[in-house]
Amino acid sequence: MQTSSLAPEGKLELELTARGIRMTRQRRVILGVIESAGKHLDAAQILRRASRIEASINRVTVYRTLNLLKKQGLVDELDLLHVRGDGHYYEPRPARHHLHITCLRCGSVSELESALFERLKGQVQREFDFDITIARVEIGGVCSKCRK
Amino acid sequence: MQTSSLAPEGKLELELTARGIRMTRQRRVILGVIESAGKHLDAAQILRRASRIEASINRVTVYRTLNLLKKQGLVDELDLLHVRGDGHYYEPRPARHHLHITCLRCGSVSELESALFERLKGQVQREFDFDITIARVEIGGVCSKCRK
DNA sequence: TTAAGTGCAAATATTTTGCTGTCAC
DNA sequence: GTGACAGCAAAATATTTGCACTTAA
Repeated sequence: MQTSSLAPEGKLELELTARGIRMTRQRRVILGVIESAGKHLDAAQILRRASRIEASINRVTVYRTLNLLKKQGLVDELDLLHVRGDGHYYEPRPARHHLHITCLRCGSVSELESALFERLKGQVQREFDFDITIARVEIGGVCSKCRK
Repeated sequence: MQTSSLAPEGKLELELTARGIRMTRQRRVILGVIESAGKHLDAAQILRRASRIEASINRVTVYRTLNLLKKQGLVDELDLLHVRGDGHYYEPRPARHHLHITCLRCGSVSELESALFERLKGQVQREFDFDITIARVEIGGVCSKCRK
C-alpha cells in the first residue's frame, strides 16, 4: 500500500481528532511541519515552514496551536540552553524522556535515551514522593568536531 | 571575629575582583541579592530587592550584571519549566550540578544532588566525546503536598 | 586620567489578548 | 446552526542597544 501524498494523517492529528478536538486546515499544516521536521524548530521557524504550504497562516495561530499541543501533552517545549535567542523549541513528545545535548559552539543537538536517566527519575519519585510529568535534561558544552 | 554588617564581601564579589573586574556600588548590591536569596530569583525580583537597598538601580544594570556573571560562569540560568512566565531564574553556580524539581501546581522547587546524575554525565562525555560545561535538569510534576 | 560602568529612552524579541468574522462538525 | 477557530491589530512581557554622563582604579 502507498501513502497518500496529500495530507497523510500524522500521529498528532490522529491524537487530537481522537480526543474530539476540531481539525482545521491551518492546524493540519502546523502539525505536519512539527512532525516532519528533522530537528527542533522554534515558533518562527514553524511559521515560516507552514507559510510556504499555506500562505495565509498567522503567527498567532502557530502559538495557539503550540499551546494546545502543550496542554494536551503532545509536544514538549525545550530551551536548548538558548543557543539562539530566548525562544523555545518544540518536539513531538517521545515515548521515553531523553537528554538533549547541545554544542554551544556549532549549535548541533544530539539526543540520548538512557537507562541511568530512568533510574534517576525513579530516585526523584521515591525521595520526594513526587509525581513526574515532565523531565527536561539539557546539557551544553563543546562537541568533538568543534574541539578539533 | 565578627563579620562586618556593611557590605560583607561574598563569593561572587571576591571572584569578580580576583578576575580584575571592576566593582561598583550597584554590582555589589546585585551580587548580594543573588547570594543571599533563599530561592531562585528572576531579573524582576532581583531588581525589586536591589532597589530596596539602592533605590537608583536600573533594570538594565541588573541584566548587564547577570550577563557578566553568566559569561564568567558564576551563575546558572534556569527556566524552572516556566512555572511563572517566560523569564529566567538565577542561582550562583554550585560546586556540583544538581536537579531542579518544580511542582507545577504550587511552584515549589526542590533540589537534588545525585550520584546517578554524575554517572549520566559521564555516559554523555564518553558516548559523544562531548566536553560538558553546563548541565540543566528540570523535572516537573506534582509534589506530595499538592496531591493530598 | 580613562576605560569601564550606569541610567535613560528607545528598540527588539517573544508571546498573548481582544475582537470580529469564518468554518468544522 | 453554533461553538470553536482564524486573522488582524494591539498589548504584554522579557531583554538588549545607543548614547551621554559618571566613577572605579
